[in-house]
Amino acid sequence: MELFPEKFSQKKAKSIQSYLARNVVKQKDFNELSSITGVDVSYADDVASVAFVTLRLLDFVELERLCVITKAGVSYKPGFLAFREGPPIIDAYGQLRQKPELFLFDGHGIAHPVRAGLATHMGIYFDTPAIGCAKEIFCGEYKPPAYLRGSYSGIRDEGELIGAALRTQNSLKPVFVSIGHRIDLGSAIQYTLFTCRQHRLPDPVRLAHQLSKSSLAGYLRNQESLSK
DNA sequence: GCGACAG
DNA sequence: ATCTTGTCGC
Repeated sequence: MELFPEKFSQKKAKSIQSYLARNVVKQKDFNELSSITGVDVSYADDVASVAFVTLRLLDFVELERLCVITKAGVSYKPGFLAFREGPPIIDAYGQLRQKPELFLFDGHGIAHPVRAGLATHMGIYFDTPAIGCAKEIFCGEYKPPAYLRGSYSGIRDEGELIGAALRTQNSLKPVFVSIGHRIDLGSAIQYTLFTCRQHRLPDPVRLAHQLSKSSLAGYLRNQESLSK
């Protein structure tokens, strides 16, 4: 099955997502890992800046950081984020020296209307364990978790448990964690909380975000200086 | 038709 | 996501 068609159409996208939802693995199928990789993408119109930051477990030593400037060929549509971010991420993935053991994506996994968000899409594409960690809820309802770091409450949609609102720092707005692929919700919550050392967002994702933004800014500065 | 809508 | 300064609260 072609997970990223050349030409985007809502019809094809929906059929791909139903396939993903039918094939996502909701159980952890690995033991100890030596690293975790955060992914983030920044944009300036059709220019996409994709960053990966891999941290060693359990000591957080940075093993690799990579940022690739490429082109985004698909515009964003709610519910179809992966069709915009996926192709640039795949381009950049090819330049990684070390292939990720566990991905942490800035977006939802199965906490998605048809249970096939970015983390699930990419996790299945790369056949690699993945966690979805979003800053905003996209669908479903949840009770605000207690204000203590580590508290969480389930996100339910149509009677189904699809993720958790996790308080990663005392009193701060929770993040929304869900299974991406090949992991269970409890483990996804544990990895997310473990990597949120001093901030609301997990270090791998936060660092990837900084890297993608700064690299894009540098790229744009260089572009305008060339046209002068 | 209306409003909502990950990043 | 992105356009954007100072400011309030933990």
